[in-house]
Amino acid sequence: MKSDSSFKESAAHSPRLTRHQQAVLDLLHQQTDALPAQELYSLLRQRQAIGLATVYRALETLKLRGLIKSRMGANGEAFYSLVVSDQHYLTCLQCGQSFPLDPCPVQELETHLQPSVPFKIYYHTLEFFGLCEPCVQSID
Amino acid sequence: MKSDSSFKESAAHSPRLTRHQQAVLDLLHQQTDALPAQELYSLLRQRQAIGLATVYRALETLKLRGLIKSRMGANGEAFYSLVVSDQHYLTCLQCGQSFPLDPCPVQELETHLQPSVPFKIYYHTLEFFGLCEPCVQSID
DNA sequence: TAAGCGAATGATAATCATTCTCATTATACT
DNA sequence: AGTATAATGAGAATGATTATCATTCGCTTA
Ligand SMILES: [Mn+2]
Ligand SMILES: [Mn+2]
Ligand SMILES: [Zn+2]
Ligand SMILES: [Zn+2]
Repeated sequence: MKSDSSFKESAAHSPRLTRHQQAVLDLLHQQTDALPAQELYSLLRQRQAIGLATVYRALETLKLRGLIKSRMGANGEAFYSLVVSDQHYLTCLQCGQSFPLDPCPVQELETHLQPSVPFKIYYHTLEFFGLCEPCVQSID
Repeated sequence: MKSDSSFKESAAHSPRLTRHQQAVLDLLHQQTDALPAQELYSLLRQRQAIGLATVYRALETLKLRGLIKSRMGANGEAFYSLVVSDQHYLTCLQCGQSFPLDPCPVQELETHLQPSVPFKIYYHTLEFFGLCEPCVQSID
Protein backbone atom coordinates (compact mmCIF):
# COMPACT_ATOMS: atom_id res chain seq x y z
CA MET A 1 0.00 0.00 0.00
CA LYS A 2 1.20 3.47 -0.77
CA SER A 3 1.68 5.99 2.02
CA ASP A 4 -1.09 8.49 2.58
CA SER A 5 -0.09 11.97 3.76
CA SER A 6 -3.63 12.94 4.74
CA PHE A 7 -4.92 12.64 8.27
CA LYS A 8 -8.21 10.78 8.29
CA GLU A 9 -10.82 11.31 10.94
CA SER A 10 -12.01 8.17 12.69
CA ALA A 11 -15.08 9.58 14.46
CA ALA A 12 -17.88 7.09 14.70
CA HIS A 13 -20.96 8.98 13.54
CA SER A 14 -19.52 12.05 11.84
CA PRO A 15 -19.83 12.27 8.08
CA ARG A 16 -16.57 11.98 6.18
CA LEU A 17 -14.56 15.15 5.69
CA THR A 18 -14.83 16.79 2.30
CA ARG A 19 -11.82 17.24 0.06
CA HIS A 20 -11.44 20.87 1.09
CA GLN A 21 -11.99 20.25 4.77
CA GLN A 22 -9.29 17.60 4.59
CA ALA A 23 -6.96 20.01 2.81
CA VAL A 24 -7.37 22.59 5.57
CA LEU A 25 -6.73 19.96 8.22
CA ASP A 26 -3.65 18.67 6.39
CA LEU A 27 -2.28 22.18 6.12
CA LEU A 28 -2.68 22.75 9.84
CA HIS A 29 -0.79 19.53 10.46
CA GLN A 30 2.17 21.09 8.68
CA GLN A 31 2.25 24.23 10.80
CA THR A 32 4.17 24.78 13.98
CA ASP A 33 2.33 27.98 14.91
CA ALA A 34 -1.31 28.99 14.80
CA LEU A 35 -2.33 30.90 11.65
CA PRO A 36 -5.19 33.24 10.78
CA ALA A 37 -7.83 32.08 8.30
CA GLN A 38 -6.70 34.52 5.64
CA GLU A 39 -3.18 33.18 5.82
CA LEU A 40 -4.39 29.59 5.52
CA TYR A 41 -6.42 30.71 2.53
CA SER A 42 -3.34 32.13 0.78
CA LEU A 43 -1.35 28.98 1.42
CA LEU A 44 -4.14 26.73 0.16
CA ARG A 45 -4.58 28.74 -3.04
CA GLN A 46 -0.99 28.04 -3.96
CA ARG A 47 -1.95 24.41 -4.50
CA GLN A 48 -5.63 24.34 -5.38
CA ALA A 49 -8.71 26.35 -6.24
CA ILE A 50 -10.70 27.13 -3.12
CA GLY A 51 -12.92 29.96 -1.93
CA LEU A 52 -12.37 32.03 1.17
CA ALA A 53 -15.86 31.23 2.47
CA THR A 54 -15.08 27.55 2.14
CA VAL A 55 -11.97 27.93 4.26
CA TYR A 56 -13.97 29.64 6.99
CA ARG A 57 -16.66 26.98 6.81
CA ALA A 58 -14.11 24.17 6.92
CA LEU A 59 -12.47 25.72 9.98
CA GLU A 60 -15.86 25.94 11.69
CA THR A 61 -16.65 22.32 10.89
CA LEU A 62 -13.27 21.07 12.08
CA LYS A 63 -13.59 23.05 15.27
CA LEU A 64 -17.03 21.62 16.06
CA ARG A 65 -15.56 18.17 15.63
CA GLY A 66 -12.86 18.86 18.16
CA LEU A 67 -10.03 18.56 15.65
CA ILE A 68 -8.81 22.15 15.68
CA LYS A 69 -9.04 25.15 17.96
CA SER A 70 -8.79 28.89 17.64
CA ARG A 71 -7.65 31.73 19.79
CA MET A 72 -8.65 35.32 19.19
CA GLY A 73 -5.80 37.73 18.52
CA ALA A 74 -5.74 41.29 19.82
CA ASN A 75 -6.93 42.72 16.51
CA GLY A 76 -10.00 40.53 16.20
CA GLU A 77 -8.50 37.88 13.95
CA ALA A 78 -8.70 34.23 14.95
CA PHE A 79 -5.62 31.99 14.91
CA TYR A 80 -6.19 28.35 14.13
CA SER A 81 -4.18 25.30 15.13
CA LEU A 82 -4.60 21.62 15.93
CA VAL A 83 -6.28 20.78 19.21
CA VAL A 84 -3.33 18.54 20.01
CA SER A 85 -0.97 21.50 19.99
CA ASP A 86 -0.78 23.09 23.39
CA GLN A 87 1.14 26.34 23.37
CA HIS A 88 0.57 29.47 25.43
CA TYR A 89 2.11 32.92 25.51
CA LEU A 90 3.02 35.99 27.45
CA THR A 91 1.81 38.89 25.31
CA CYS A 92 2.90 42.51 25.63
CA LEU A 93 0.05 45.02 25.66
CA GLN A 94 2.33 47.76 24.36
CA CYS A 95 4.29 46.25 21.45
CA GLY A 96 2.21 43.13 20.85
CA GLN A 97 5.14 40.73 20.98
CA SER A 98 4.41 37.23 22.24
CA PHE A 99 6.74 35.02 24.24
CA PRO A 100 6.09 31.26 24.31
CA LEU A 101 5.52 29.59 27.62
CA ASP A 102 6.01 25.92 28.25
CA PRO A 103 5.02 23.51 29.32
CA CYS A 104 1.25 24.05 29.48
CA PRO A 105 0.38 24.76 33.10
CA VAL A 106 -3.27 23.69 32.92
CA GLN A 107 -3.19 20.40 31.06
CA GLU A 108 -3.47 18.48 34.27
CA LEU A 109 -6.12 20.85 35.51
CA GLU A 110 -8.26 20.17 32.45
CA THR A 111 -8.04 16.45 33.06
CA HIS A 112 -9.16 16.89 36.65
CA LEU A 113 -11.91 19.33 35.71
CA GLN A 114 -13.51 17.26 32.94
CA PRO A 115 -15.18 14.64 35.12
CA SER A 116 -16.75 17.26 37.38
CA VAL A 117 -18.67 19.25 34.74
CA PRO A 118 -21.58 18.41 32.41
CA PHE A 119 -19.58 19.63 29.45
CA LYS A 120 -17.37 17.94 26.85
CA ILE A 121 -14.10 19.89 26.94
CA TYR A 122 -12.24 20.01 23.64
CA TYR A 123 -9.50 22.48 24.47
CA HIS A 124 -8.54 25.55 26.48
CA THR A 125 -6.93 28.90 25.93
CA LEU A 126 -4.53 30.51 28.38
CA GLU A 127 -2.63 33.70 27.90
CA PHE A 128 -0.80 36.15 30.13
CA PHE A 129 -0.81 39.86 29.35
CA GLY A 130 1.37 42.68 30.57
CA LEU A 131 4.48 44.55 29.53
CA CYS A 132 7.71 43.09 28.21
CA GLU A 133 10.98 44.31 29.70
CA PRO A 134 11.74 46.94 27.02
CA CYS A 135 8.19 48.29 27.14
CA VAL A 136 8.12 48.48 30.93
CA GLN A 137 11.02 50.91 30.76
CA SER A 138 9.75 52.91 27.79
CA ILE A 139 6.56 53.73 29.69
CA ASP A 140 8.13 55.83 32.49
CA MET B 1 -15.32 65.65 53.72
CA LYS B 2 -17.94 64.41 51.37
CA SER B 3 -17.79 60.87 50.09
CA ASP B 4 -16.28 60.35 46.64
CA SER B 5 -17.65 57.54 44.49
CA SER B 6 -14.79 57.68 42.00
CA PHE B 7 -11.80 55.37 42.18
CA LYS B 8 -8.61 57.37 42.01
CA GLU B 9 -5.44 55.93 40.59
CA SER B 10 -2.39 56.18 42.81
CA ALA B 11 0.34 55.33 40.29
CA ALA B 12 3.53 57.26 40.89
CA HIS B 13 4.52 58.55 37.46
CA SER B 14 1.36 58.20 35.41
CA PRO B 15 -0.50 61.34 34.44
CA ARG B 16 -3.85 61.79 36.13
CA LEU B 17 -6.83 60.17 34.48
CA THR B 18 -9.05 62.45 32.44
CA ARG B 19 -12.70 62.96 33.33
CA HIS B 20 -13.83 60.52 30.68
CA GLN B 21 -11.22 57.90 31.47
CA GLN B 22 -12.32 58.09 35.08
CA ALA B 23 -15.96 57.72 34.05
CA VAL B 24 -15.16 54.54 32.12
CA LEU B 25 -13.23 53.14 35.06
CA ASP B 26 -16.03 54.01 37.47
CA LEU B 27 -18.56 52.31 35.24
CA LEU B 28 -16.50 49.14 35.14
CA HIS B 29 -16.36 49.18 38.93
CA GLN B 30 -20.14 48.91 38.93
CA GLN B 31 -20.27 45.85 36.69
CA THR B 32 -20.26 42.25 37.75
CA ASP B 33 -19.62 40.90 34.25
CA ALA B 34 -17.32 41.96 31.44
CA LEU B 35 -18.94 44.21 28.83
CA PRO B 36 -18.13 45.08 25.22
CA ALA B 37 -17.00 48.63 24.41
CA GLN B 38 -20.21 49.42 22.55
CA GLU B 39 -22.26 48.48 25.58
CA LEU B 40 -20.13 50.63 27.88
CA TYR B 41 -20.62 53.44 25.40
CA SER B 42 -24.42 53.15 25.60
CA LEU B 43 -24.37 53.11 29.38
CA LEU B 44 -22.07 56.13 29.56
CA ARG B 45 -24.22 58.16 27.19
CA GLN B 46 -27.15 57.83 29.56
CA ARG B 47 -25.30 60.07 31.98
CA GLN B 48 -22.98 62.27 29.93
CA ALA B 49 -21.90 63.36 26.49
CA ILE B 50 -19.05 61.21 25.25
CA GLY B 51 -17.81 59.94 21.90
CA LEU B 52 -17.39 56.30 20.95
CA ALA B 53 -13.76 56.87 19.94
CA THR B 54 -13.09 58.34 23.35
CA VAL B 55 -14.45 55.22 25.02
CA TYR B 56 -12.13 53.03 22.97
CA ARG B 57 -9.18 55.29 23.71
CA ALA B 58 -9.97 55.34 27.42
CA LEU B 59 -10.16 51.55 27.49
CA GLU B 60 -6.78 51.32 25.77
CA THR B 61 -5.22 53.74 28.23
CA LEU B 62 -6.66 51.97 31.25
CA LYS B 63 -5.48 48.64 29.95
CA LEU B 64 -1.92 49.84 29.42
CA ARG B 65 -1.94 51.05 33.00
CA GLY B 66 -2.88 47.63 34.27
CA LEU B 67 -6.26 48.77 35.63
CA ILE B 68 -8.52 46.84 33.29
CA LYS B 69 -8.31 43.81 31.04
CA SER B 70 -10.09 42.48 28.00
CA ARG B 71 -10.91 39.12 26.58
CA MET B 72 -11.86 38.57 22.97
CA GLY B 73 -15.29 37.07 22.38
CA ALA B 74 -16.00 34.52 19.67
CA ASN B 75 -17.43 37.15 17.36
CA GLY B 76 -14.46 39.47 17.46
CA GLU B 77 -15.74 41.84 20.11
CA ALA B 78 -13.64 42.56 23.18
CA PHE B 79 -15.13 42.32 26.67
CA TYR B 80 -13.72 44.66 29.29
CA SER B 81 -13.53 44.27 33.04
CA LEU B 82 -11.39 45.24 36.01
CA VAL B 83 -8.07 43.47 36.35
CA VAL B 84 -9.04 42.57 39.90
CA SER B 85 -11.97 40.52 38.67
CA ASP B 86 -10.94 36.96 37.98
CA GLN B 87 -13.65 34.96 36.29
CA HIS B 88 -13.32 32.20 33.70
CA TYR B 89 -15.76 30.17 31.65
CA LEU B 90 -16.57 26.96 29.88
CA THR B 91 -17.88 28.06 26.48
CA CYS B 92 -19.92 25.93 24.10
CA LEU B 93 -18.68 25.97 20.50
CA GLN B 94 -22.14 25.10 19.22
CA CYS B 95 -24.58 27.40 21.03
CA GLY B 96 -22.14 29.94 22.44
CA GLN B 97 -23.40 29.68 26.00
CA SER B 98 -20.86 30.30 28.75
CA PHE B 99 -20.75 28.63 32.13
CA PRO B 100 -18.79 30.31 34.94
CA LEU B 101 -15.95 28.45 36.57
CA ASP B 102 -14.62 29.21 39.99
CA PRO B 103 -12.39 29.68 41.65
CA CYS B 104 -9.64 30.74 39.22
CA PRO B 105 -7.32 27.78 38.77
CA VAL B 106 -4.25 29.75 37.70
CA GLN B 107 -4.05 32.61 40.19
CA GLU B 108 -1.43 30.79 42.19
CA LEU B 109 0.35 29.79 39.01
CA GLU B 110 0.63 33.42 37.93
CA THR B 111 2.16 34.33 41.26
CA HIS B 112 4.76 31.59 40.89
CA LEU B 113 5.42 32.42 37.25
CA GLN B 114 5.95 36.16 37.67
CA PRO B 115 9.37 36.04 39.34
CA SER B 116 10.77 33.70 36.68
CA VAL B 117 10.09 35.81 33.60
CA PRO B 118 11.39 39.21 32.38
CA PHE B 119 7.84 40.45 31.92
CA LYS B 120 5.44 42.46 34.08
CA ILE B 121 2.27 40.35 34.19
CA TYR B 122 -0.94 42.34 34.54
CA TYR B 123 -3.51 39.63 34.05
CA HIS B 124 -4.34 36.36 32.32
CA THR B 125 -7.13 34.84 30.28
CA LEU B 126 -8.26 31.26 30.60
CA GLU B 127 -11.17 29.64 28.86
CA PHE B 128 -12.32 26.13 28.16
CA PHE B 129 -14.12 25.29 24.93
CA GLY B 130 -16.20 22.31 23.94
CA LEU B 131 -19.84 21.26 23.85
CA CYS B 132 -22.45 21.72 26.56
CA GLU B 133 -24.61 18.76 27.51
CA PRO B 134 -27.60 19.67 25.29
CA CYS B 135 -25.35 20.35 22.32
CA VAL B 136 -23.36 17.14 22.73
CA GLN B 137 -26.58 15.23 22.20
CA SER B 138 -27.92 17.39 19.39
CA ILE B 139 -24.80 16.64 17.37
CA ASP B 140 -25.32 12.87 16.95
C1' DT C 1 -6.21 87.01 33.55
C1' DA C 2 -4.89 86.22 28.68
C1' DA C 3 -2.17 83.81 25.42
C1' DG C 4 0.03 79.59 24.01
C1' DC C 5 0.50 74.76 23.46
C1' DG C 6 0.09 69.94 23.63
C1' DA C 7 -3.21 66.42 24.76
C1' DA C 8 -7.93 64.92 24.54
C1' DT C 9 -12.22 64.75 22.22
C1' DG C 10 -15.95 63.77 18.79
C1' DA C 11 -18.04 63.17 14.29
C1' DT C 12 -17.26 60.60 10.60
C1' DA C 13 -14.85 57.87 7.14
C1' DA C 14 -12.02 53.94 6.46
C1' DT C 15 -10.48 49.29 7.54
C1' DC C 16 -10.80 44.54 7.52
C1' DA C 17 -11.86 39.96 9.28
C1' DT C 18 -15.83 37.46 9.13
C1' DT C 19 -20.54 36.20 7.72
C1' DC C 20 -24.33 36.08 4.55
C1' DT C 21 -26.68 35.30 -0.05
C1' DC C 22 -27.72 32.73 -3.62
C1' DA C 23 -26.75 30.62 -7.92
C1' DT C 24 -23.92 26.73 -9.30
C1' DT C 25 -21.67 22.28 -8.65
C1' DA C 26 -20.31 18.10 -6.44
C1' DT C 27 -21.77 14.01 -3.90
C1' DA C 28 -24.62 10.21 -2.22
C1' DC C 29 -28.14 7.04 -3.02
C1' DT C 30 -31.70 4.62 -5.53
C1' DA D 1 -29.04 8.09 -15.15
C1' DG D 2 -32.10 10.93 -11.95
C1' DT D 3 -33.09 13.12 -7.74
C1' DA D 4 -32.14 14.91 -3.13
C1' DT D 5 -28.87 16.97 -0.26
C1' DA D 6 -24.82 19.22 1.00
C1' DA D 7 -20.80 21.91 -0.41
C1' DT D 8 -18.82 25.56 -2.90
C1' DG D 9 -17.53 30.25 -4.64
C1' DA D 10 -18.03 35.12 -5.92
C1' DG D 11 -19.25 38.97 -4.17
C1' DA D 12 -22.17 41.87 -1.06
C1' DA D 13 -23.14 42.92 3.68
C1' DT D 14 -21.95 43.28 8.46
C1' DG D 15 -20.01 45.21 12.42
C1' DA D 16 -16.42 46.11 15.68
C1' DT D 17 -12.46 48.74 15.74
C1' DT D 18 -9.24 52.28 14.07
C1' DA D 19 -7.74 56.39 11.59
C1' DT D 20 -8.59 61.35 10.37
C1' DC D 21 -8.70 65.86 11.40
C1' DA D 22 -10.82 69.94 12.97
C1' DT D 23 -12.20 71.61 17.47
C1' DT D 24 -11.97 71.97 22.45
C1' DC D 25 -9.94 71.30 26.95
C1' DG D 26 -6.44 71.68 30.66
C1' DC D 27 -2.59 73.58 32.26
C1' DT D 28 1.54 76.59 32.29
C1' DT D 29 3.52 81.00 31.82
C1' DA D 30 3.88 85.99 31.05
MN1 LIG E 1 -2.59 24.30 27.39
MN1 LIG F 1 -7.92 33.81 36.64
ZN1 LIG G 1 6.48 45.10 24.61
ZN1 LIG H 1 -24.20 24.37 23.65
